[in-house]
Parts: sequence; C-alpha cells; structure tokens
Amino acid sequence: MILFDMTKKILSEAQEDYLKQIYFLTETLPLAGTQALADKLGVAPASVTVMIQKLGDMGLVEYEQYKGVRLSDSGLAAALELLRHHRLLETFLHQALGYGWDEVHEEAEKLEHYISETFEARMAAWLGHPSRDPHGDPIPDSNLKFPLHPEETRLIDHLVGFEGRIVRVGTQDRDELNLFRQLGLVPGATLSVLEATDDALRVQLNKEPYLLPHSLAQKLWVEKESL
Amino acid sequence: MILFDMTKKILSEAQEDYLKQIYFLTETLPLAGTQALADKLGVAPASVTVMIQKLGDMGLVEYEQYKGVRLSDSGLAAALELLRHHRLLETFLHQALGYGWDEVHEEAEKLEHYISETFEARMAAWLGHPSRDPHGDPIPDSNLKFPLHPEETRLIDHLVGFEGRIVRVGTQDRDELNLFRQLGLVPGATLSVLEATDDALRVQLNKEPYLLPHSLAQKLWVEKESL
DNA sequence: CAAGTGTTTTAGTCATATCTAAATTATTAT
DNA sequence: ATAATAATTTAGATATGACTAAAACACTTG
Repeated sequence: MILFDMTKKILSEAQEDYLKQIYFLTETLPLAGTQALADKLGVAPASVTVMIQKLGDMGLVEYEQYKGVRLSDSGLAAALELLRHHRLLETFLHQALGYGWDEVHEEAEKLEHYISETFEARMAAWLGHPSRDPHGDPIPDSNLKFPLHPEETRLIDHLVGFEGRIVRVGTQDRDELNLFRQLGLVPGATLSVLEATDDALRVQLNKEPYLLPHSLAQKLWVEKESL
Repeated sequence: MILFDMTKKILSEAQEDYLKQIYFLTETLPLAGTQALADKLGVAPASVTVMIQKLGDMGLVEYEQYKGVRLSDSGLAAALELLRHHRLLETFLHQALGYGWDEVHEEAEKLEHYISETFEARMAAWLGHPSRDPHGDPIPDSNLKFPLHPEETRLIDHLVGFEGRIVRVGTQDRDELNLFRQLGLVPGATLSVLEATDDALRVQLNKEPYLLPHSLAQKLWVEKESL
C-alpha cells in the first residue's frame, strides 16, 4: 500500500537550486564540495552544510561528512526535471516570444521552479519536442533521458583540417554570449580549423578567418559536417 | 536625492497575494476585514493581522486597528500590476498553448508572481495587447488603467426583450466554467431574454431556449448587439 | 447601558533558509 | 610526524510567514 508518491516532489526553490548545482558540479567531479556549492549558490558554506544535511535526510542526496555530496536517484530525477524545465523554457522564450539568446537564461532560472507539468508538456508540444535549447544544450526528454548526440565533440579537441558545424555554445554569460553572436559563432554555423597555437585556434568561419582564443574555443561543441 | 525607487517592488508571493485579495474585497466594500481576508487566503486571522501591520509599515495599505485595510496608491499599483500579469498569462496560456479556460487560472495564479516585466511586455505584444482575458475580465493596460467597456452590463439587470452578446463570465471555479461552456455561455455568444421569473431567466441562445437560474445569470456580463 | 457574542489583536512557537563566529576535521608542507 | 593552513561543521542569531491560545475590543441584544 503506497501512502506517498515519492516521485511527486514538493521542493522549495532553494532546495531545487541546491540539487541543480550538485548536478552540475558532479558532472565533472565524483562529489560536490561545500565550498564549491557555496560559491555557485552565492551563500555561506555553513548554509550549505545545513541544507545538504536536510537534503540527505530527505533521501535526495548521499552526504558524507567533510567529504561532499552526490545526488541519489530521486535527487537526480528532480535535477533533470528542473533542467528540462529550464531548457524548454529557454527554447520557448526564444522561439515563441522572441527573447534573445542572452536573455533567456535569467527568466528561465526563475520560472523553472513554478511551471506545472502541464505547462512543460504544452511547451514541448508547441516546440515539436526539441532536443536542444537555443545555446545547443541538450534537453532531457519527458522520461528524463538525454537525447543522443554521438557526433558532438569539443572544438578544442580537434586538429588542423577539421571541418564542421557548431552545435553548442557552452556559456550562460550574457556578455560572452553576445560576443559569440557578434562573431557568428552560433549553433548551425560552419567552420574549419586552419591553425592551432598554444593559446588560440585560427578558424575559418563563413569564408572569414578568425583567431579564437582557447578561452572561447573551449566552450564550443561541434559536429563533423554531414550530408 | 532619490535613494530608493519606490515604484520598484520587491514583494514576496505572500505579500502580493494579500494585496490582491484586499483589492478584490475593496471592490465592493470600503475596507477589507481581517476575517474576510483570512478566509480568502486560507490562513488564520492572527496571521492576517501581523501581515497587514507589516504592509502598513511598508506604505502599501492604510490600516486602522479593528476596522480593516484598504490599498494605498502604491499598494493599488502593485495589485493592478499583479492583476495584469494574471490576466495576460491566462490569455497567453489559452491562445498560445491551448489551455482550456478552466485550466488557465491555476497556472496563472502561481506564475503571476515570477514573470519579469519583459515577459509581460512580450506576452502583451504577442497577443496584440488584449483588453480582456479568456473569461472576458478586463486587463489593465501597461499604465495600469482599465480599458473602457462602457456598454458592459450585468445580464441580471436586463428586462425581457433584451438582445445582446456575452462579454464576460465572472467565475474562476472550474466546474462552473465547464458548465457555462457546456451551455454555450461563453464570451461572444449572443442571447436574448425571453422571460424573467423570481429565481431564473428564460433566455434564447443560438436559437435554443434555456432556463438560466439567477445563481448563474448573476455571473454573466453582456453588451447590446452593436453593428 | 450592561452583558454576552464574535471579531481582532497580542504573545509565544515553529519551520525554512539565511548569516557570523567559533570549533572541528582534513590536507599540505616542512 | 607535526604544525600550519584550509575546508567543513556546529552553535547561536535573524527574518519571513505561518500557527494556537489568550487577551482586548466592538457590536448587538435584552
């Protein structure tokens, strides 16, 4: 006899934000540390400790004193649900309401906590169930599985001679996004790598050569030109 | 020298909900009472007292002990801003995302607190700056002035022989909305009053006669058929 | 106009989520 | 291996917004 549906979440905005940042930090590291979380969330480390203890009691994270936290299965589901909300919202704001790609993040950041499952479903349908948001970031499907993009690679990993198409611009920073946009470095743009130096990449973009510092090239994902 | 922009509000969801209910209650009465607010908001009277004291300190309401509250100018502006958000959202959810008119209220109730001014403006533009929401309720314009609908009258006030068009269905109750919809009593429908009894109105709607209890007729606003 | 009834306010608690300062644990370097 | 440094946790406080119980006020009725 099921007394409570554990899949149904009643989480506060703060709790969801913690889960989201734990998700991002544990994409690279095995555990998310207290200090790192405090930095990302803009709160004091002591606040993080208290909150992750609570999230641990709720079964959303696995927490080891002085070590760090990782998401549990239910915590991961909550984080992915939130990520789906965020990226669908970004796409919808861009496509339906004409938001610039530098404007979508801030609005989605707030609304992601408050839209219903109905809203999520209707946005997805309106958009034709997109698999990427305006920056090219993948959108988990309604079962919270990521779409497969097996050809996606980091521009920085490629050698001279590579030709392909930008599929993803990995930053949320408005100034940086505007810079990418200014340079034409947006999803769909085609480029080839002309030369690689220690701290930059010379690329050809729409017939024009550009010198692309590693700091920027690092944030671009590409696919080999197919067809 | 202006230190703070008092027009820019940083109100909590709870505070906004109080202002909204004070607004609705003072549409009919000169002051909103503690008990009435408690009922509308689903909280204890003691909680209302504390909150309206705080809103009074913030200059959003005029509060007299044991008498009740009314909105100040800035409180009214905040309430109307919220009402604009709510009704634009209802219209947008209906028009853009295909929400039924019985579904829009609940979603708008939450989102109204969290959308930006940008979102408000883009919705309004997308919709062509509508002056009514899906139920026919008027939407304050961007200066928070209500659109003029001088011909709008209550169906209940009309005599036998009246012919006109429904412009507004004044309820948020889902079951009641579905009933109105079932009967074809929606904004735009034309009807005429055939007969008036003590507790009901016989009306003709799309060639079909209906017996409309006062409890329902009370909630309909109409305009005389122009053109 | 005084008494009783019902509404409103005050007082004291609780839960959430934050903070600072102090104490504790872990890591790094000598 | 120990001492210094850095990260983490605990303890105690604050703000918001809710609660219950008790006190204060206002209205209505005899």
